[in-house]
Amino acid sequence: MARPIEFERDQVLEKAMLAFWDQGYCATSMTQLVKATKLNPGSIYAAFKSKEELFLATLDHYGEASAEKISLALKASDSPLQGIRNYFRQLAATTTNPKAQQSCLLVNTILELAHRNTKVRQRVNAHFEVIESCFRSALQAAHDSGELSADKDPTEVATFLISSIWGLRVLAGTGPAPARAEAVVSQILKLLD
Amino acid sequence: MARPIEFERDQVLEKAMLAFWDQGYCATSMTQLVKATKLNPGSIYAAFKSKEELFLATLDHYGEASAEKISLALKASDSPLQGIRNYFRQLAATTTNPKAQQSCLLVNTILELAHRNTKVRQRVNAHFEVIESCFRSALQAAHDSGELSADKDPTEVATFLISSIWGLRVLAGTGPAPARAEAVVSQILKLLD
DNA sequence: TTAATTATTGATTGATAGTTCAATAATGAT
DNA sequence: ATCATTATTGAACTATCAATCAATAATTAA
Repeated sequence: MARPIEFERDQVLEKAMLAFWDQGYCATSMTQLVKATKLNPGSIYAAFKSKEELFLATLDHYGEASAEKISLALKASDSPLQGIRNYFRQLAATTTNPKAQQSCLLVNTILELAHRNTKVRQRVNAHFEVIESCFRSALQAAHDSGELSADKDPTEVATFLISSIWGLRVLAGTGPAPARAEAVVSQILKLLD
Repeated sequence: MARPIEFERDQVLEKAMLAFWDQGYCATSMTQLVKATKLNPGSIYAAFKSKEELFLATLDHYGEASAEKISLALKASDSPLQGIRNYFRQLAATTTNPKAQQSCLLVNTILELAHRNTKVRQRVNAHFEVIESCFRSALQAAHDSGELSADKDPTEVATFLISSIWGLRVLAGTGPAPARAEAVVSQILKLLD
């Protein structure tokens, strides 16, 4: 009974997300978003209401994909702890690869906007909580099976691990030599023994 | 032989720094900088050439003050390792204090601009290197005296520590409960034993 | 006192920001 | 085939951006 929407929401969100990821919220103009998404201003505003709402939608798009990747990566190994070790070793490689898209949109966003924008902070925190819970579950399983020593608290270690990931994301921003990321990860992993 | 400058450079840099720290480079307008510094646009441009050059100057202002604070804090304790422990315990408190200015201008800047701006990245990295070297020196001293066990590499641990600080800065941005910062710091400090 | 030099002032500039809107196009229901 | 409804188009709007500049003020040298 009305004209149907022509674009695919997920494809548009992916394009907008890449622009925000590359440049940050503030530095990404509507003109650039129009180019990136190949929508006209009017269509963007009809679909997403404002630049901020579009940004929030891209945060969800990114956060959901992120959590899924991590969840899969953690389950891909023989044991929970091995899954975590492999994830961090892979992260060390990504951190020092100049070709890889750097840092993490959620981390960038926390530091750019969370201080002034409650809605953004809550949204990002929700995604962080999902990711942290992936690690917490893996650590709890390792704890139950005896793979993780009984004197380590899965909740505390999970918080430490996500904070360590954030540190590595900042390290990525500095453009580090591979040895630096490897040094950091090898220290982090010592705490799992 | 010419009219003297009326403002004090350090005071202006401090005001501009607070504005950039609070809002980020991109979100801080010249209008806001004019208000904050109480200079007129013409005076700012005469003294600093551009918004970007002013920003670079504030990075130096911040970085030098930061390094000095850390250097003093590390030397304020009975032993190098105790200095580091005290620094991190204090950082955990700051991290969860909503009144304290959050995160760190250098970390914010790496994630906002380093990817696109080589000059900014190099400047921030130079300040990070000074800070990291403070920790490296303390760790080396602890290593030499036997306070830090011989099998730990001061250089690697120093890199881990600054990366951990960055992680805590991001944690600060999430507005965490005190227990979360304490959990992270207690894990970090285990690696010094 | 005058001349030379540099700092300050604040209105103004052209460019670009985010957003809106009237005109047009495409669909399903009747 | 017509109508009601919604999507698309892209020019246009206001506000604000970073930056400039001619006029004025304050200093020292001569």
